[in-house]
This record gives sequence, structure tokens and C-alpha cells, in this order.
Amino acid sequence: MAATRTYQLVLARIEEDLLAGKLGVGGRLPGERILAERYGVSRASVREAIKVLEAMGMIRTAVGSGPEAGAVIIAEPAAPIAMALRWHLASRHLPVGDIVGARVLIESWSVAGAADRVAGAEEIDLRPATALLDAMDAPELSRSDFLALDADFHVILAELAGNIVVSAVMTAMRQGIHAYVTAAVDRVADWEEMAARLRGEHRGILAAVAAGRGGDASLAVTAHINGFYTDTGVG
Amino acid sequence: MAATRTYQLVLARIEEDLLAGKLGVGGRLPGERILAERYGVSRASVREAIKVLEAMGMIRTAVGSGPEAGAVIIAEPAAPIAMALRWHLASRHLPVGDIVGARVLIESWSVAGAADRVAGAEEIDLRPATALLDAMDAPELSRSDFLALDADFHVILAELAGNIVVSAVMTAMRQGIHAYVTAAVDRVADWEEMAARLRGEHRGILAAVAAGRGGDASLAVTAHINGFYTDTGVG
DNA sequence: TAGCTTACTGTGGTCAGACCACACAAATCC
DNA sequence: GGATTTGTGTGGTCTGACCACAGTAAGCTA
Repeated sequence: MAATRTYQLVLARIEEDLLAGKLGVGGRLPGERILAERYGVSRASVREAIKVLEAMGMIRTAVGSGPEAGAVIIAEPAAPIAMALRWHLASRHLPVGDIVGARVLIESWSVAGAADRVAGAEEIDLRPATALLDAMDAPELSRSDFLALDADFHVILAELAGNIVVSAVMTAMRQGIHAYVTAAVDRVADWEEMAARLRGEHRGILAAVAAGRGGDASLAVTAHINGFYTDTGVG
Repeated sequence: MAATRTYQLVLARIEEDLLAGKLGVGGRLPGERILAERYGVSRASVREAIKVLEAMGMIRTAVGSGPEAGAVIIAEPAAPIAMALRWHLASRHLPVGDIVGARVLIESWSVAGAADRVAGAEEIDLRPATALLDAMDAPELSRSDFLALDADFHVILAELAGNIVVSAVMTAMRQGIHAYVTAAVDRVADWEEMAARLRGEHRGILAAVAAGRGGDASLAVTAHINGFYTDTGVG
């Protein structure tokens, strides 16, 4: 497979334009027919390249005309990572447990770092996290709504690291195992008890961060994640 | 963009077969024409799905006949992550510095964990890492060969975590910024001095792990990574 | 019968062309 | 001026033709 495929040539040209600043997030690629003519290839090859760019979270396509039509350049790095994780989980190459472990790594590091910054008298805005936990206290929350807010809370924790790559990886891991988590939660017998415990643990994590206790925050989030997955049998 | 694309339908069908165990790593997808007929779609749509699977590190395609022809199912989760990072770096959405930071997170955690296990009297095989550092001592090593061995060493450090997801992410980050690192190293004036220092730092990291000093190992790898990127101006 | 050569088959790769639905903008009509 | 129609460029999908390739099977020769 040493020969370069035509669609890969197309991708290389597009990458050049990105690196040169001719293309950027919020802009649009020229139409498929124009690219095909410009690069001297068939439209099918252009389309293949476009599909890869979609999978990479780089573009979003739409038919029609006007500003939303065509291939708009976007920035969603978590999506391809999530997709890759999902595929490799499906093929059984990646164990779910390793994703759990990687989550522990990221979130414990993130909350510890945030707590340390609090301890160093730095201002950290925890209001979004607090608001989310308040929303999670709604009494008639369905399991899936609970899980969605739970995921959001954990993404906020990861974002405390202030590192887009780490946040993207974290978001991707949540999305990649979403189906497993949803199925497992559906099988939990006493969901109310579990949800109440999760809520309490969330509060504990956030309190440790707000108090600048990095070690406590790290231990709390580790126990929280491991406990959830142990109880639900995921990983 | 609510309508599902035909190629996405094809992907969904293939994912089902993976989850059902009908397909697996080392096996082969049926030919494009067969899939097109089976799923009732055009071959072009099948090809688009195949391109996405290639980008996801799930398959490798080859023309011809025989066991290596067609779409062979592989397991390379790092490749799509690396590709995604590369694309999002090119679009300037992800800062290189965040990849550096994420590397610090992963490697410091990994070496600390390994050192702690050594301290707990667990056997860890550090011979591959040692052999690599020996290879890096070759006097006539070119910059690019040095960097390749350097990357391998760091992947070994990440693999000490014993977590495939973490290793894949780490490998992906190395690959995703490879071009930036190579260009920066080409610009280093006193490469011999830098290479000698890097070699020494590698030895220090490995010694701390072997001695079970988790804190030292973590600090050493953090200083090593940050120092390299500061000196080369990457991130 | 064994070894070499040729033909066949299925594979992915690429191209060209036709047609569709769509979304917006411009032109036309009332 | 507002409503309707037309035009245009967009991506989406399909069909069919042809190519190069890699292995296997069949045929031929010593």
C-alpha cells in the first residue's frame, strides 16, 4: 500500500491551505466540483476526502446554497477521538476498563490541579459546575437526562485543567462509552439510591476543589469514577 | 443535516457485525461489490464508508487477490487520534502547547505509577527501555534517528501505565506533533549538547523509576518534557 | 510428474456522467 | 412592496466503464 491514493492527495492539498491560513475555522471549502477541477481529479475522489474530513471533526456538509451550504470548516476534535474509541471498542481491541482508567487519570489530575490553584489563591469560576449540580437535583430527572448532566459535569471537571487537548480526549471518552453506560444504568435496580449517592459524591468533589484540597479532590473523583463503574459493571 | 447518509448506514451495519462478533481484528470485510449488493446501496457509498474506516485505523485495504487483498481489519487506535490532532493543529483550533501539557500529564502519571509499583516490590521489566537508551547512545545517530528512538522511549514510558487507551493517546500525540518537533530540532544550533542532555535526563528518569522513587520520576519527566519544548520553541 | 507459463478471477482504485433534493438569491408577476 | 417563480450552485447517490494488482487455476512442455 505504498502508493498514495488520490483522496489522500486531496487531503494533503487541503491541509496545505489550512497551514497556509488560506482556510480556517468558520470558512468554507470550495465546492466538490471546483476542487475536482482544481486538483485534476474526479469528484468521487474529492468526496472520499471530504468524508474523511467529516470523520475528523473538521467539516460539516449541507446541501443547498447560501452561507450554511457546502463544507463548512468546524472544530470538533473530540468527535473523531470518540469515534475511534467506539470503533476500537467494538472490535474488542480496546478494553472498556482502560477507558475508565484513563478517565481516572485525567479527572484526578484535573481536579487536583484546580484545587491547587485555589489553594494558591487563584480565582476559579466554579459556578457552572455548581449550577449543573443544582440541575441534577431535579426530582423527576430521567436516567438519560441524569447521565447527560453527569457527563457535562465531568467534562467541566476536565476543563478545569485549561487544556483543550485534555478536554477533547475526556469528552471523547465519555462519548465513546456512552452506549455502554446507558445500557448499564438501565439495568440498575435501585437507581434512586445510586443517583443520590452520585449526587453526594459530586458535591464532595466540588467542595474539595473549592477548599483547595487537591489530594482530597483527587481521591474523591477517583473513588467516584471507580465506584460507579464497579457498581454498574462497566469495564 | 438530520438525514443519515448512505455511507453512515453502511458504517452502522459494519459496526453491528463487529459487535456481534461476525467480524474481528485479523479478518476481512467482504468486497465492496458484495457489500453494495448486500446493503442495497451503490459501490461509491460503500467506498466512502471504507475510507472512514481506514481513517479510524480499523482497516487496511489492498488490491489484488489472496489473503492480503481487500479490507483487512486491523487495530491501530493511535492513528486516527494522531490524525485528528494533526488536522486540528493545522486549523489552529488546538494549541501545540496543550499537547505538550497533556503529554506531561500522561507521562508523569505513568512513570510515577510504575515507580510506585517498583517501590511495592512489583517486578517491572525495564529492559526494553534500557536497551533503547543504549541504542540512543550511538555516536553517529542522525537527528531524525535520535527523534525516532526518543519517541519510542517515551511511548515505552507511557506503556508502563498498562493502559492501552493511554498508550494510544500518547502515541497519537507524538505522531500528531512530529512534524513540528522535527522542524524545531533542525533549527537547534548546538544539537550535540542538547542530545547529550536529553540522554542524561532519560537515564535519570529511568533510574528514578527503577529505584521506586515516584515523585522524583514524575518531576524528572515533567522537567524533561517542558525543558525540551521550551528549548526548541515548540508550543 | 514436476516445473513453468498463461489465463482467469476477484480485489480495490479512479473516472465520467446522470440525476436527485436542497437552500438560497434573483427575477418576475400581481 | 409582497408573493411567486425561476435559476444556480450545493452536496448526495447511483451507474457503468476501465485500470492495475495479486493470487490461483489451468494448460503446456520437458
